[in-house]
This record gives sequence, structure tokens and C-alpha cells, in this order.
Amino acid sequence: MASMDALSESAEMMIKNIHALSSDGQRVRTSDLAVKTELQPATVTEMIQRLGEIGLVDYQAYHGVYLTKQGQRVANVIDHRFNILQRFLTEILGVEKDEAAEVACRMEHILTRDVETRLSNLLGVDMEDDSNLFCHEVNVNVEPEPDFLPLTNLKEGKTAKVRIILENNEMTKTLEQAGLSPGNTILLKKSKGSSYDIETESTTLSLDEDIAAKIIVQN
Amino acid sequence: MASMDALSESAEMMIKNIHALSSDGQRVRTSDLAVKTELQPATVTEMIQRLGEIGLVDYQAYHGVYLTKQGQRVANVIDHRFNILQRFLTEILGVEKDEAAEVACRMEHILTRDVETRLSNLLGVDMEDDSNLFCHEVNVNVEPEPDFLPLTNLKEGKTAKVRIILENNEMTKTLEQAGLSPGNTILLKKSKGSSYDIETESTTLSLDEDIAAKIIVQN
DNA sequence: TTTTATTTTTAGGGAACCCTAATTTAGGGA
DNA sequence: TCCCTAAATTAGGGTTCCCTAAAAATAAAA
Repeated sequence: MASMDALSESAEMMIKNIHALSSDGQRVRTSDLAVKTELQPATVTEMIQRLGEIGLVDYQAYHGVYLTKQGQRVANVIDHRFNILQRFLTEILGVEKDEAAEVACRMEHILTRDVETRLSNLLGVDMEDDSNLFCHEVNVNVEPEPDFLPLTNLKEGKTAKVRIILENNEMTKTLEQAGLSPGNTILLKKSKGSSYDIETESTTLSLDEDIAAKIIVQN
Repeated sequence: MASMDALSESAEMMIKNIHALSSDGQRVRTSDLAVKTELQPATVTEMIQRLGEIGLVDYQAYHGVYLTKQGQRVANVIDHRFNILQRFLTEILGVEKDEAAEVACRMEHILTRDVETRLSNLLGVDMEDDSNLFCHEVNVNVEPEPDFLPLTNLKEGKTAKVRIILENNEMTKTLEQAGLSPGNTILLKKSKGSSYDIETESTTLSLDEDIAAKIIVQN
């Protein structure tokens, strides 16, 4: 029965269109799909028969199709990818709406889960909300967050890269001259009491806690 | 002879690989293409014959192929799109390198000129430099520059409005507390080396280049 | 209920992509 | 020069995705 191969773009488009046309629990008719997909009815029949064989669709000859649970999950994933892509293209890149829709409609079949998640983050969408959309994919990779932290939280003996210095005044100039500027790698030798001993590429220095708290580093 | 239809992904991949393997003016051998494309030699022969018919390749039986002028232009476009996509995926989305390459390699065949241009702008690439890459496309639309750009491309002394902060983690929280959040206006005081000095409504701070690149502002 | 119109399916065909197996060619060594 | 090997091509086969035309089934009208 169902092969676990990736679906072709054509197959995914057919599923997407079945989803789009299925109001309530009604079966979708071949002719309606033909109009929507801009394919010949005979071609639609051929396609939905194939989809039936792999269990994404319930197909009854002469009576149309509806999506199975599995098919619905596929449709939801595709729709979600399309929306994310379209939003990215229009809201961030500023692509004109129609072109964005066209491009998104092609890219939705290529997007990986990881890229989708990252695009969602970029758009400020919380993917956890729709995590049910992805049950059909094995979801193992809990990737490690890149960890930004203030110098005051860095462990003794650890090196890290300076990323941000909050505030910019006389003091920061001094720090920068000591090699403590964004992009540089530093070593926290010791933190005793409210004093932080740092080694930069060019020198060593000791900082007060208030200042250390304003230096954000990354491991 | 040459049909002006869009090339298939397979055809474009073959052209890309011919391009990659053609050092100096040498013809590329079928067997080398077979290894590179991970296809059987017989399949490669079939493909390059087709490409020869539409004039993208000069094919001599038993003596390999080389790209025609037209074929080279196609290859350059594809390569450029791949690079832009890979940079976008890794530098802005933070996708891991191998996956980025895979996704970019699929998307490069879908990207439109417009989307490509806008991605280039987002990455701070001046597409005018490679404008020769696109001679095969009618190039009429001199669209208004999208005024979104990474902080790294903002001119010194300019103010701009923060629109997007790519990534959403500890770092962004820190930035937001410093007044660097979408909607706020900031001033780029100075960018020296890999360090960017910013003035927000509430404070001043200095950012590392990597982070500045992830802050997208609008003029 | 029978006929008719519409919808759907099957039959048959073509192009693109892929394969394996058999054949042909090129080019170097004897 | 002749032969042999490696490389390349042709032959033949399979799948997907598309088509048109003919046949079959359904649904609606008489």
C-alpha cells in the first residue's frame, strides 16, 4: 500500500486542491478538481486513483474523493508552508502579492521542517501552536539554542565571544581599547565577589559586576 | 531547435554540473557527469542530447559536451541563485550548512528574478555587479528598491526604523530591553571594524557585526 | 420508466526521467 | 597495424504526468 516516498509536487498540489474544495464532509468531484487544477478530468482521475492507492484519499469511482486523516495532515502541512512562505515573501521581501503566491506555491513542496520553523520564528509565529500539523513527521531534532548570556553568568575558565555591549560611553571605549569589543573572544579567568577577571587577546583586566552585566557574550 | 519553455529541474541540474566540471575550455565527459549527478551514464547521454537539441550545450557523440554561450548564462543564473539562497538560509535563518545547501539546490530552480533581487538586497549584495548574468531575461522592470536592509548596510549617521530581528532568543530579549525592538527608531552613530554603535530612544549600545546583520531596518 | 445529457472513466499515446543490458567506439599497448 | 579495454551510446523497459477520444456510468428530464 502506501509508499513512504516523498510526494511529488503534482500529488501535493492535488491534495491541496482537494482540501480547498472539500467543504463539510462532502466528496470532491473530479470535474471541480479539473477546473481548479487546470488539468483534464482524465488526468485528475488518474491522479486521485494513485493517491487512493497510497492511502491519502478515499476514492470511489464516479463519486469523487475526500482526504483521509493522513491526507488531511499532508494538506495542513502544505497550507502552513504556503502561508509562511507567502507572508515571508510579501511582508519581509516586499514581493507583490500575486507573484508571492506563485513562488510560494512552488516552494511549499520543497521547504524542510527546519527551514519552515526558522521562517516561522522570523515572522513571529509560534510553531508550537500548530505542532499537531506535523505528527506525520518524526520530530527528533531538539536543536541547542545558541546561548547568549551576560558575562556575569559565564562560568569561570570559559571562553566566549563578545556580542553586545549595552551602553556606549567613556567606559566602553576603555573596554574596547582593552580588546573587549564585539567580535572578540575573551576568557573569564576568575569571578570572585563582584570582580571579574578577564583575559582578552591583547591584555588582561578586571571588571566590576555592574559593567560585566552589560557585556553579552556567546559560548 | 530551442524551445523557450522553462527548463526542468533535472535539465538545470545537468547544466549546473557541466559548468562545475568544465575547467578551461575542455569538454566534459559523460562518465564524470554521471558521477557528479549520481545518474547512470546512459541517462546522462540522454539528457545532454536533449540539451544539445535546444542549443544549451555543444554535444559531440563520444567526445563530451561544453556549454554554449546560452548554456553558460543559464549556469551563471543558477549558481547565483544558489549562492543567494544558501547565504540567506545560513546567515539569516541560521540553517545548518549541509541542509541549507540541499534546500538551496532545490529552490534555485524556482526562484524568480524579482525574489532573487530582493533576497540580494536583504543580504546586502549589489546585484548590479552581476547584472550581466541576466541578459537572457528581458529586463524591463526597474522596480523601486525595497528599503529594507540589514543594519550592517545602513549608512553612518542615518536613522532607521527597526522592522525585523532575525532569530528569537536570549539575544533578542536583551536587545529589546535596550530599545532595539521592531517599531523603534534607531540611529547608527558609527560602524568601525566589526562593531556597530547604535543609539536607541532609551540608551546607546555597541553591536557585533553578526548581530547587526540580523537586525533589519527600514529607511 | 425510458431517454438524454452530463460526468467520469478507460484506452491509448507522447514526453521526460530514470534504469539495466547489450553494443559500439575511441584510443592505447603489443 | 591489430587487439583490447574503458567509455559511451543505443536498445528496451518502467513510472509519472500530461493529453485526446471513446466508452461507461450517473443523474436528470420526459
